[in-house]
Amino acid sequence: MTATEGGWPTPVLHADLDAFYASVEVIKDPALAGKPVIVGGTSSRGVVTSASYEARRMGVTSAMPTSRARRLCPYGIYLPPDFDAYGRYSKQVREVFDSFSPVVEPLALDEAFLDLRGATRMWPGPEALGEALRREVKRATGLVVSVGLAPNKFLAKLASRHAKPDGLLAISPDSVTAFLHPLPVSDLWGVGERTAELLERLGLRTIGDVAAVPAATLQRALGTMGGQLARLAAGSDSRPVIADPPRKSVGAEETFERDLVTDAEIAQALLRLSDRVSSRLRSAGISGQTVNVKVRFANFVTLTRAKTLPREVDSTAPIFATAKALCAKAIDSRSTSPRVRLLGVSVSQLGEWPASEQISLEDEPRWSAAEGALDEIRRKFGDTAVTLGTLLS
DNA sequence: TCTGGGGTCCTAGGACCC
DNA sequence: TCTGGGGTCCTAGGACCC
Repeated sequence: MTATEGGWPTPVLHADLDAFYASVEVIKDPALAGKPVIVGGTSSRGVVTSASYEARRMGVTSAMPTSRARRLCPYGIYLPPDFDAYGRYSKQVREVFDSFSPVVEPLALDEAFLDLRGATRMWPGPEALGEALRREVKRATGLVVSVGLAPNKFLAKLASRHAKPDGLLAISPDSVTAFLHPLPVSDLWGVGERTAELLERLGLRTIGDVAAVPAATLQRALGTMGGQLARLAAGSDSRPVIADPPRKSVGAEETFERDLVTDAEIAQALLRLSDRVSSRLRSAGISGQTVNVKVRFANFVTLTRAKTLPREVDSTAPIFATAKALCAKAIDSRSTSPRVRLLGVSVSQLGEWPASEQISLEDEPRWSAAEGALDEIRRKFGDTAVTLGTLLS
């Protein structure tokens, strides 16, 4: 917080598209305008990903099970997500952001931070820039974006949330405390259900309550997180806006309509997930060295297993072979016969090159063994005679 | 009410090396 | 013969975010 621009020390802008997925669906089909549109999993185990404001008025919120949303809003329009379309709109919005600042850090398809140092020189102040950005996103895409402006990331994000829908809120440096201290602790970044309960037990309900406790006391009670919360509650957050931080993992997971019970079903699902992950790695031109598997059982107990390979991979066969062995290990650690609700495969320890450029001759026997296992699955796909046991042999 | 799918970050213990 | 401490990597689990 050194340079001063229009009275602001290095302003940060947080832009957040209103009801993004639902809004894209309305643009795709204008007949949906003004109706309760709900995007999310349409299966019996799905949850709501995005709800139009009309649907929110009926009590529908994101992350709510779709089954519950249907009871609250029986005449809603329920749509499965169309990520290709959301990706295209997100890219268009990103182009607008890029025209306002050279430093844009996306957080998701529908939100980003912009570092405005320097950028506000061409505007009377941050608010004028923010309003221009909102107009330009609307003009270029038809989408509504809310904007928060503040001296740091944490406050900018809080501001955009309070600006919704279709608004802009600036928190100037001298209004930080008055804005922040009456808010509940759950508005602090990193405070979810668990930590909120913990703070409640300490008698801390508002951010002002947290700010009144000495940082050392918080640190004793909550470790590293305590120090973090003390800083946020004081309105300070020194994390810089980072232009396009590198990805750390690529994964795919699936909750099944009915729990999987046979080895063959499990193997098929792992193959599908491994293939999804590898094709996304290859289309990004990257590879990874650690394969992770997640298994969630019918009772919601969730296990993870990981293995770091001798070198980076980006093809289905080695990912699948590793995932299969890890999954067997996870399932074997349970005494009861498995009813598998969810499987996930992900690759981490990413390198910025395709694996094909790193492979050496000595890998050949190992990978051809993995390819052999893959061929076997493919031949017997759908054949219940295939078991994890035979695949592992 | 019955719990998605994409991620990030933190902690803690054990292995291993010096 | 018995025992050290620091550093790094790996694994598992958990909280959190959108």
